[in-house]
Amino acid sequence: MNLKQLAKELNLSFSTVSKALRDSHEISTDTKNRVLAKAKELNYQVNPLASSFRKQKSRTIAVVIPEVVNDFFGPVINGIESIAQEKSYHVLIYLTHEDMQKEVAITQLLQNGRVDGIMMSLSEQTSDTTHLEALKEKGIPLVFFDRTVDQPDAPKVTTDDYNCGIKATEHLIESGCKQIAFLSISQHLSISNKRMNGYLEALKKNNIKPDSALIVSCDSDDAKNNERIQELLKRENRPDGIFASVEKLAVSTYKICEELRLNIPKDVKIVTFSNSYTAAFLNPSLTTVTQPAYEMGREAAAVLFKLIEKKKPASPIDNIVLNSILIARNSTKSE
Amino acid sequence: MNLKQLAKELNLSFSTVSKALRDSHEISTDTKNRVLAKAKELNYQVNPLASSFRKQKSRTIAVVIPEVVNDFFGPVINGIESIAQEKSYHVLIYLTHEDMQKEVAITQLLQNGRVDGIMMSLSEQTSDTTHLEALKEKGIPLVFFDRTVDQPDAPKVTTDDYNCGIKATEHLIESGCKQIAFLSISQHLSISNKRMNGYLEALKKNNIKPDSALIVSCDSDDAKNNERIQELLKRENRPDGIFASVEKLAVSTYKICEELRLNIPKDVKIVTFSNSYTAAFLNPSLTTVTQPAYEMGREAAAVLFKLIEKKKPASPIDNIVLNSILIARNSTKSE
DNA sequence: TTTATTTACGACAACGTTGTCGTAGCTTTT
DNA sequence: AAAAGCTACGACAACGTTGTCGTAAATAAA
Repeated sequence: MNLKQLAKELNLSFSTVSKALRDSHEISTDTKNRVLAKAKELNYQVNPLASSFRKQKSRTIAVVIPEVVNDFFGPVINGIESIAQEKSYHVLIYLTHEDMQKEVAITQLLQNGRVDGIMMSLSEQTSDTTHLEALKEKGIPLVFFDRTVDQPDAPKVTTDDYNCGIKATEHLIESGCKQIAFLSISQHLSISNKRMNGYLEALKKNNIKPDSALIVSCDSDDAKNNERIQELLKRENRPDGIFASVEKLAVSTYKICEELRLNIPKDVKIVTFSNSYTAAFLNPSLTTVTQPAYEMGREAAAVLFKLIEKKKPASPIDNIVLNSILIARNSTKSE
Repeated sequence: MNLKQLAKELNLSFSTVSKALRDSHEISTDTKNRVLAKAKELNYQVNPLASSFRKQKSRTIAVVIPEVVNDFFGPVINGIESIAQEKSYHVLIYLTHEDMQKEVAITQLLQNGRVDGIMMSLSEQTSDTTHLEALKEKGIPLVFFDRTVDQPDAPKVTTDDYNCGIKATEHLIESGCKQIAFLSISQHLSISNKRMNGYLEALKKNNIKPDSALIVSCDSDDAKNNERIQELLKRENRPDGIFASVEKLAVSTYKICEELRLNIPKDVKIVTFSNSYTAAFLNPSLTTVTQPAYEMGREAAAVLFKLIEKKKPASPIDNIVLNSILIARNSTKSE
């Protein structure tokens, strides 16, 4: 069932029918009603492939993220999808698996009109950004969220990672920690660095001398990360507080503490960024900095659609910073 | 940059260029190389909108699921996406939010060639299946996974929910439970029913008389679910074992036990279906039946691509059942 | 040499829709 | 009553690609 057939049924030209369906002012109300009725009767729907092609608009956006096995990106997708559904857009999903090569390949795919806009959260590995510049040059609306980058200049939706880095660290200090370690997840990652800078700033404010030996650089190699954390906790003067930049490092630390028979929070206190709702039920319950993931998805999608619809270049106003919250639980309880 | 411009640069007709790019046997190797080189030089990429339209193939599949805020669907998407990436297909994602009306609306959207195939896991509410029959009638390749339905007849990828229902229940019995409650998540949902039937079978095998008062019908209303579970645990002869059909009900039970000062596992033992990797770190660590979510995504995607590529009607062989595993932890420990 | 066959390319017509333009018939203005 | 404008529709040309068909030139078979 296509326009031509529908037009034949109605004894109208197919261009009239097309216009009637799109509520053009050129068509009389009578005709419009006739067409609409018939279209419904015959269950006519426009061919989206033809329509997209003709208009060179796909009504589709791409979401490029590292993973979904994670309590953060799940709700983010939820938020994005909810806005997309309101706008009757479609959502393509691409996973980089924290691999920059895949990220490059994916951006390559998205350069030819397949999508009307792109939302990205960068992989841990992403250092070079020429593939992102290429998107920008092609004029494809682009929004970064959470894991952002300075260049190219595109709207960003983030949380107050720096401030929360300070808050989390000061929370450990207030709980009595003297030697606080920071578990970083990537040198390249904006969020990891911002959280670390917050950590460093908090130490400074509280006259604690930063110790580079207490900054552990982790990455996507879980086995290696475990070794690194183990090494940290086996030291003679091991830290009495740990600030993990991402949840998986905190959970690894839990496991290692169990193995080393270190008591949390007595021997070592732990705080982490996390969106897991089970944090409250861990043993002991885990103090977290929790990001408003769903809202972040919604905000980022809203910004993207503003870009798509208004064709306005990204205004600086569109750099949105949302507030995360620190939820103190037993993993940082002072005796 | 399109075919015509590329052809002009090469002094060839655009149909020759098109064929060369698709490695047609009609074109000489020399010409092919020339074309390929020039295409690379000028960074030519086919217009996916035009190509899809012409071929009436979108190289896109849709994944329709209830939610992503969940440790099950995350890895499933991961699995699906990994196969799609291998086949260079694109993945659209649609969330029903456990709402049948949305599910119907989404299936409506997918009927006009926007996607070459669909993978679905049904919403809790889905009782009527005419919208699914409609997809089937349109001849769109369709695969169900996890939350399936008998009609229409389409390939299904599931886990051995019935057997695991037995296993989980017998595990509670072996741990000393005499009164085992089952927390159902939906009357309509295949997985919930299969798990319950396993539960009932296990009771029968062990000569325990099933008690309908011990079967609690939960749904997507979390507040109501809490009330129901509370009511269950406040009874005079409260159960000493609880088998939750989904993780969120188990976590709710944890919370309620804490409030009611019931000790897990002493007063009540708990087992649940769950894919959360934090289950091991809960207080107490939670005994789970864990589904192979990633593999499920991969298997289901593989079946869908078989359907798409071979155009073979679904053979009964394509009903794949994967095995979940029971991981015994402290929530079911007998003293 | 003549006739088939193959090779390598070009011409061209779709695919279904959208938007521009043309126009017949009517209404309003001068 | 002639000129101008408006209303409601149809004709038609795109959009960029793909696949079918036609056909010179080269090669092979007769």
